[in-house]
Amino acid sequence: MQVKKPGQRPQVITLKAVAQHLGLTPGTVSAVLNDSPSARSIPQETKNRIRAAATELNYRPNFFARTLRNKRTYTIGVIAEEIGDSYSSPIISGLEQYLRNRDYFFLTVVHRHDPVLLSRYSQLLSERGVEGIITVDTTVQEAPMLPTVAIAGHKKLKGVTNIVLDHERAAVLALNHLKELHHERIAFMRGNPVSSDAKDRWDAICRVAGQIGLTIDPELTVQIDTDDPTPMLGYPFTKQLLARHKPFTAIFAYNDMSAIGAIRALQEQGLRVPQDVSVLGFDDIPGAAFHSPSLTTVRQPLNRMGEVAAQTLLDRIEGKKEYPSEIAIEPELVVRESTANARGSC
Amino acid sequence: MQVKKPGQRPQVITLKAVAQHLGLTPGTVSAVLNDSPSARSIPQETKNRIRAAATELNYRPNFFARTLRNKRTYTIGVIAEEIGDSYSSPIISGLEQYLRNRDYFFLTVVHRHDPVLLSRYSQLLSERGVEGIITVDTTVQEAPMLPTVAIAGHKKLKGVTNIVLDHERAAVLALNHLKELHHERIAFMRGNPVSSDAKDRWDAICRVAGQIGLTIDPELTVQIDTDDPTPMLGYPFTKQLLARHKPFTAIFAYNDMSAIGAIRALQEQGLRVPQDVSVLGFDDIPGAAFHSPSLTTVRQPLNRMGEVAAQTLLDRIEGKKEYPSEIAIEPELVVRESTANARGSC
DNA sequence: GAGCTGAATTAAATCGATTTAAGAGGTTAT
DNA sequence: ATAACCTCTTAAATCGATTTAATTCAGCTC
Repeated sequence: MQVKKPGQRPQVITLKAVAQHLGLTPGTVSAVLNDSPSARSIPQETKNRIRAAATELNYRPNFFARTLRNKRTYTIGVIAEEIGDSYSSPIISGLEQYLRNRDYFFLTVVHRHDPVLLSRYSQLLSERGVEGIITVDTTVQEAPMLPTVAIAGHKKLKGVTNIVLDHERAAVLALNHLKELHHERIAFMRGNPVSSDAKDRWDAICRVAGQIGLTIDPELTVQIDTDDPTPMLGYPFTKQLLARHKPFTAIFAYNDMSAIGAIRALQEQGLRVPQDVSVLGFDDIPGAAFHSPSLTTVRQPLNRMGEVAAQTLLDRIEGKKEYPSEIAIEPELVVRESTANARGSC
Repeated sequence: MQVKKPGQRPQVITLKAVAQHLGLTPGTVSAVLNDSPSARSIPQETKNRIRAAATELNYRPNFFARTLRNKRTYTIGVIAEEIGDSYSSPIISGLEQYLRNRDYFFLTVVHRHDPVLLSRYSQLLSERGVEGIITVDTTVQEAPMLPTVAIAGHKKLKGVTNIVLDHERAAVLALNHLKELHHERIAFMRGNPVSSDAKDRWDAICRVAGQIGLTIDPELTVQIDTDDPTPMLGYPFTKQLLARHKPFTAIFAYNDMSAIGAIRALQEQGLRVPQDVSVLGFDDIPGAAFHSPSLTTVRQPLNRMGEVAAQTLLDRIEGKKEYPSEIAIEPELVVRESTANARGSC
């Protein structure tokens, strides 16, 4: 039901109106305002008149009419797992920043791990004319029709550029740090498989552990299988771990949220962090530096990952033929208070 | 520059194509598919044929052609101060949830307190055909052309519905809690004026303090004048406060982020929270429960505020004539570990 | 002065869907 | 038998901009 408040959008100035005002044709005005090749032979004098009139009347071309002809929408679609958590939101903020600078808009949809929504959404977005898609922490299953950039995407697909953290490097940074602190019995938290980084991060950890001579004890490994944006992500699994009564001196959590949950679980058990157990996080979320103890963590430059994704996608949309199937982003180890020298067992 | 990858969007099926396939006219097919009144006299048999063909050919009406006629975009604009922080992102998540259920999309722009962008953005969004606008933590200055809902908006304007927390109630909850714990020398952090809640929250605190017999000491009041999404929002101002050497037993921070920063500053000074100083936050961000000490805070149901905003706006867009100029949301006091009985001075 | 060239502009087709006025063909009432 | 009325369908206008083909009018040449 069309609701038209009277006087809401005052008389809209169309191209025709501008042309009439000038005693010219819409075609002429259009040509001039778009600097199209057919405006070649129009004298400067007329061009000036047209431009002046457009400004004076505050002419704004109708976006939909224009799109109908041109097939350009300057809009991209963002498909995220969630938008309100500390992982996705800085990424989206980064995206936004870059897109707006290049005068693109974006439509956001959130699937919250519902596989049905996921496929329907890319359909819907494409009906809305998005020229490309950026996914965030979302597993793309089949080669998409539109140019796509997948943040934390790990499946190699035609037409998709994956923006991934260099997990190998992250593992090296993290494990070497723990090794230098003489930790040998290290507990690990594996991410929920719905988190698209979970597998790669774990594989990298296993590989690097082997290389630097650390053994991973399955009994000191817990698998996260909930999907919570709060530290509850780590709390119960650390309890689980403690219940096994297998001593360890450090935990490498799946991310900062789960690290914070882990610390709480440890403290409730009377264990001090880092004196008794060191805790290592991942991500470096805004709160990490101010938690007490502040978190030692592997920083993912989330904001920047968003920017890089946006840039890669726009370059492709605007004509770049060749595109990388993967762009690796360098992590960084941020040493704070939650890790310390291994003291003894616990 | 239009880039058309061959075979990217395969042959698009237009209304004309469907009509041709059936040996009918676009007009007929359109009427049937839209159940328009002019399809009254079309026999059921034909209607079935048309619907079947549309499904079979997977016909998808062109959104832009349709919008050009109908003037409906089923899109709204979201103007936020930021999108990556713990205040805005749950709100936007709530918005998204509601909008998607009613089949609306949204375009997001972030102004990061740049007043020039702010006015340009509402212009741009309206050119993109948004049917209404939701602002988040953004001060709207003049009555907008489009139906608008302002989350944490405080200026009464024609055409705008403000979604506000009941700050009076929040102040009652918070101050009574502190009073019951026998706190008398309470320090306060005033929010940065760019935060649209800052003034109202402060005014409510002053009013309520008077009512329940608490005095607010200007020397125990600090004004936040930075705009940081991290706990750095509170840290330096607490240092400032401590430098005044004026004793106090509790701090009511501007929000959880600043509360966390405050705790850190206190701890560095050798003060224990809550034994020496109680700290009261605001918002109840995801990390609040897991900070150590966990934060006592006034919860704002951010997610829900997003939902309410979306609902209010869509109802208006879809024809509701009368709309409230303000909707108050009830806060809730969440008591955790960061507040305790007042011990003595510090 | 017929023909040509080029500058300046216009008319008309197009994008894809919606909507209104207008037929065509058949049946019923007067 | 002619108007009056249905029923079913179509043609054409419209939304607002872009683009291609066509047109007008100078000025110039031979």
